[in-house]
Order: sequence, then structure tokens, then C-alpha cells
Amino acid sequence: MPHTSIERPQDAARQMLAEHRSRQLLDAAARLMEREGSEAVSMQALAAEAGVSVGLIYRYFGSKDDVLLAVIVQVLEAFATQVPRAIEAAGEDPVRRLSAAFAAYCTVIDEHRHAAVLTYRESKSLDPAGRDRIKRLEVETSQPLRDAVRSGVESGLLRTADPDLVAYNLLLLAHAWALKHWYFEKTMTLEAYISAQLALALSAIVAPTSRRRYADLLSPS
Amino acid sequence: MPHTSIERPQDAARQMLAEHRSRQLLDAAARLMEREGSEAVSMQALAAEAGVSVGLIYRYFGSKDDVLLAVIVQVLEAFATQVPRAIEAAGEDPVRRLSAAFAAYCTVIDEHRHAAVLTYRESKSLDPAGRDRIKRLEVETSQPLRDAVRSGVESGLLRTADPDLVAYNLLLLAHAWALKHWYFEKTMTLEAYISAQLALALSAIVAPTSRRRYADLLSPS
DNA sequence: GGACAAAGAATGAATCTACGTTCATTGTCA
DNA sequence: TGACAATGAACGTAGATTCATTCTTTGTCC
Repeated sequence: MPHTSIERPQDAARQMLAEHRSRQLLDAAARLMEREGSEAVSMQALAAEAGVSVGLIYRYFGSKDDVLLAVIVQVLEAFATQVPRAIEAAGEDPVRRLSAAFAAYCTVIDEHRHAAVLTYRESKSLDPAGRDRIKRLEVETSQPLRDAVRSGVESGLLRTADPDLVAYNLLLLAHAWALKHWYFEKTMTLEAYISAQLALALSAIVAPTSRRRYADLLSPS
Repeated sequence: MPHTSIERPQDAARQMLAEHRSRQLLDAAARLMEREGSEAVSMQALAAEAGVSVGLIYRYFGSKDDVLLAVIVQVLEAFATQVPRAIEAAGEDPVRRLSAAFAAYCTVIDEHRHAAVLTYRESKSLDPAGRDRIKRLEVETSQPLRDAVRSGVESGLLRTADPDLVAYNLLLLAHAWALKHWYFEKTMTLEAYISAQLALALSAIVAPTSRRRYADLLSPS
């Protein structure tokens, strides 16, 4: 049926433009938040930062909510791609995989520090539907962490009463790097934060018999 | 010098009224946040909820910032009184004291769930001075937790490379009960949350030789 | 190839709305 | 009657949204 699915080249071009604009605007939002804080993102400021007119934003986003939602979703998508990749690269050992996953979480957070905080603003902006979407995505993107803990437990290397709680705590600690950056930055770099938190978390759950094997993770230099 | 400190009964009455109004308004703010979320607190809504006029608020608070600041300070003051009391009541054992402190933190958070979240809104509302004050207070009120961990370490019952990090993490986990209530409430009560988190945190730091002694804390029923 | 439409992209001043704040007025004791 | 408490309509402003207009690209016909 060639008629029902005509591939018009204009459409492709249009979609390309739409994607370009979208990226352009989200990048501008990120820069703005980085420089002036996340509450400084007004539509006029965003337009100025992106070098476009206010009206144009509304061609590509339905509302300010939509823009903020997209910023948050972008972060969550970064989790969805970066974390599995890091796990993959960490080899077979479940504990190493878990460690890599946590490190990846923290790194993504660090790269989107201000955007990450957006999630915690129970703003009027985000309508219930959008908020639910974010919550769902957040739970979904924490799945790798959960899986890693579970498989560590199954293999007998880890030992814990509540794997899901362990996983969620790690997620929280990654977020905390953004939320409490003013506190942690006084005494730690990102790398130090990652290894300190990891050492602490692992020492709660590494099985006694495997402690020697992970000595490097359990007592960071 | 009777002249420099005349005790006029009117002044006492006035101060009493001021305190009453202040409490009335902060209570209304709490109710409003509870019912409609913390972003629904406009001056007009607050006035309506408290059953007073908008103008009156400005007789007792300089600005909206002041009101929000007062709400937050109220929570921090609840920490400052409740936590030491709980520690006191827990006896001599450093680990029991630490546990009691954490439980108290969580309980206070639970009682002021929506107000607690306010701290995380890097709102334009709170000016830098107010924000600094909050940060300072927050660090101050976490001192008992730090002290408890430290004395646990000193007595040899606990073992950790970074007591301050342990203490701050516990504070974070208490906050998390408010921040991520939508997640935790699906599977836990406050009591379950407290003992699960405590079990996890303690199993990372209780010295091997003391594990049996705290078996009840380490594996909650 | 050049003139001429549409269609779509982009603009930005004007509009609309939601508050925070003020203050002229009214109420209430002592 | 004066001092203080309280009111709430009116004001000011920031910022989200709209839309009439202009610019640009694409397609069409001679």
C-alpha cells in the first residue's frame, strides 16, 4: 500500500528541525539552570538564552510544564542509557556490577545536577499526569540497581533482608549528591563521594566470606 | 532601676497575642500544605485558611519569605527539642542512643512531612541570608546524630571510616521519608521504615564483636 | 529560469493571570 | 478618644500564553 505510507521528504526535514529546536531549547534550559539556578528559567529567559523568540517555544512545547518535563525526562533517559552501559563494562562479578551502576548514577546526577533537583520541586507546574510519568520512569530506571543487588544476593556474595530497600537507598544517595551538594562539596569530590558511599553501603551487605575479595571497595584509599 | 524595665501588662498581652497569631498562621500553613501541597501556600490562601485577612499576616511577618522561613525553623526546632529528649530516654548505650536519635528524626519528619520538603525548594522566595540560616541550623541539628556515632566509635561498639558521613546519611534517610513518601508508603509504615533503615545502617558499622548484642536492631521482625 | 502563491517557521508586543504587598478605612478596647 | 488590631479592595509586577504580523522555504505555472 504505497498510498497509506507516503514518505514525504519535507516531513523528514520538519522532524529534523523539530528535534534540533528541541535539543537547542533543552540545552539552553540546562545552561540557564546551571548559571542562574533552576528557578530562573522563565519562558522569556529561556528564549533569550536559546536565541529564539518566546513564541517559538510554543511551537515545539505545549507549555512551560512540557519543557520542564522534557528536561527531567532527559535526565532519566541518561540513566537509562548510561547505567546499563556501565554495568555491561564492569564484567560478570555482581558486586562490581553494582558498584559500577552506582558510580554511573552518581556521574549522571553530577552532570545534570540542577535538572535532577527539579524532580523534587512539587511545583504547580507539573500536573499530576506528568508527575506520575516521572515517578514511573524513576522507578523503572532504578531497575538495574535492583537487579544488581538481587543477583548479588542470589550468588551468595551479598546478604540483605531487603534488596529493594538497598537499591533504593543507593538511588537516594546518588540524588543526594545533587540535593545536598552545598554540604558534600565542602569536604569531597565526586569520586571520593562515590567510593565513600559505596564502601559504607557494601559493608552493610557484603557476605562475611566475600569481604576479602572486595577489600578495595570496602576501604577506599 | 525600675524605670528601664517597666513591666507594662499591655506589653505582655500584646506579646501573647503576637505569639497566638504566629502559631495560628503557622498551623494554618501546615494544614494548607498538608491538604493542597506546599506550593499552594499563597498569602491569600493562607489568610483564608487561618480565618484572618491578608493584611494581618503582614503585621506579624515581614514577608512571605518570613512565613516560610518560620515554618522551616519550626521543624528544625522540633528536631532540636525532640531528638535530645529521645536520646536522653534511651539510656547509656551509644548504639541504642543512636537508634533512638534516628527514630526521633524520622518521627519529627513524619509529623511535618510537607514542611520538611520546603527545605529542598531552592525557591526564589528564600533569600540567600535565609537559606544560609537554614543550612546552618540543619547542620547544627544533626549534631546529636554525629555525636552519637562518634561516641559509638570511641567506645569500640561501632567501626567506621567516616562517622560524619554515617550521621549525615541517617539524616538524609530521615528526610527521604518525606521526599520519597510516595514510594515508601506503598510498602511500609513509618515504624517499618525506621527499623529497616536502622538495621541496614547499623549492619554497616556495628563492630563484629557487638553484633550479637544488637541482634534485635540488626534484624527487625 | 523567474514570477507568484501557499505553507510553514519565527517574531515579539500585547494580553492575561496569579500573586505579593500596601494602605485607607473600620472595628475594638481601655 | 486615642492607640492598636484588623480588614480587604486596590495596586504593582513578574511571567506564562497568545496571535497578528513578518520572514523563509517550497512548489507551481508559464
